[in-house]
Amino acid sequence: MTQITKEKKKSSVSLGRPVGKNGVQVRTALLQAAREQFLVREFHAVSLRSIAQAADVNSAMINYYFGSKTGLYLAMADELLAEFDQVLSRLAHDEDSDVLSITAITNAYHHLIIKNPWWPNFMIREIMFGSGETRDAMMDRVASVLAPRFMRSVQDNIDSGVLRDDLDPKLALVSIMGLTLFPFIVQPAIERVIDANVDETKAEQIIQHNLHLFLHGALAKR
Amino acid sequence: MTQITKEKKKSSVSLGRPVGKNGVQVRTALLQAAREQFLVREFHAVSLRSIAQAADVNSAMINYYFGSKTGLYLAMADELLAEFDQVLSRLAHDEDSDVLSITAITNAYHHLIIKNPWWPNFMIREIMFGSGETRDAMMDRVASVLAPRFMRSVQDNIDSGVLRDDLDPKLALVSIMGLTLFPFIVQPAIERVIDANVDETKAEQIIQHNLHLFLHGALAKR
DNA sequence: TGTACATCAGTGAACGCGCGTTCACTGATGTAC
DNA sequence: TGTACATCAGTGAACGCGCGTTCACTGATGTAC
Repeated sequence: MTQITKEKKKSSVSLGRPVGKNGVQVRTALLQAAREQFLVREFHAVSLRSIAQAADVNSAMINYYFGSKTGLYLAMADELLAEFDQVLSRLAHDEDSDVLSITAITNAYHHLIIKNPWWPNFMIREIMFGSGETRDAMMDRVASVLAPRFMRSVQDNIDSGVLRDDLDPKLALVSIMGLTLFPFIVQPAIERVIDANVDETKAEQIIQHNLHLFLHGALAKR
Repeated sequence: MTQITKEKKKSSVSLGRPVGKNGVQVRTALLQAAREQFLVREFHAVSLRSIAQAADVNSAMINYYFGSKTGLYLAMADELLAEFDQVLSRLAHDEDSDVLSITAITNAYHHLIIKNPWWPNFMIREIMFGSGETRDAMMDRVASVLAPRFMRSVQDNIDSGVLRDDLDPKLALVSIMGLTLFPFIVQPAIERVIDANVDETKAEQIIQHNLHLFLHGALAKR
């Protein structure tokens, strides 16, 4: 009996409650690895084994901490949404008034995306292929936080005579989102077409172009 | 011996070379089913069995006719690209000159998308998550056909003084693509935010809004 | 302080399912005489 | 025209792999005395 136990001890060195490992660290490592892989590849193309390997963690830990693959994905999505929400509300508080200039809000939104390039990808993917919880969560945040704030600004600017009074705030929202998000969504394609890297300088250039285009249009002055 | 053969005949009624089935029909049905499923769900989320079932065809037929799942996907992609190419070149021939008005080309491009709503979805998905062949094929078509044609038009319109001379044709391309494609990419989200269906009337409205915004901007006239 | 023991965080191997793919086989069709 | 046979389009069942998930088990840690 004693001998058998000893034998087992010898043959499996790392069994049992491990030393030094910390549950919080493991969770964090898994979320980080999940983010890196889920943002680049589609849900089904990412395997738990590859996430666990990247996080240097036993793959059973994913179900242990998050219940399931979906659980891990949702946890990662929640974290992303919370981060973005925080940055957004900080953005709102930075301005002193409820009525933001359309330039300020667009500029700020642009820079927000440059600093969080995962956001457009994640949003688009969720809307296009997502199902259930996260998809609804994404659309809710956009519909309840981002969209109203922007549309209110457009309306205010129309009321004060800065913007055309025939401008539809809803359509303007769609336009500004398209102008803003699209370049980041199709970045690889853009780099191919314009034959240049989209670095921060280029991104800044795109911002200024978009803003100017949105305000003044493309026609020559007469 | 004879009896065994007879028994086999009885037990498996539909074995052997089937009557009436036509290879071309089977190929077509599979491509159609593949298109319906691949355009809505991600590659790994679509199973050959479900495609075969939708096409009412033996699932072994996919490997028989297309070699592999990837083969079917590529065949479907080729078909889509060919269709789009054809419509594009017809579009070009409809205009009498090489120099198109920016309004005409944008309008035409918009309507092209309304009639082929799969195009933005497919393109975005390929660029974001595609790998290898189709991704390159997509970007090639855009980079070699669509992009130069549009940029030439912008340049011509700048040269003739219609558009601002500080307009960068490359950035203008990115803008018009963003304005044009984005609403169709995020259609479900838009319907949620603006609280309305995006039917043909609404799409037409978006077109006119985009075109006007692109040309004149959002600022009020002074 | 030292000892005995219950707890439970974490492990590693295995399970079963669904997937893409393969293949031995069937028999209607086309061909030769 | 009728018969014998080779061809090959198409079948259905099975294969093996990788996936998400489960679970019996381990032993470091915390607790009680």
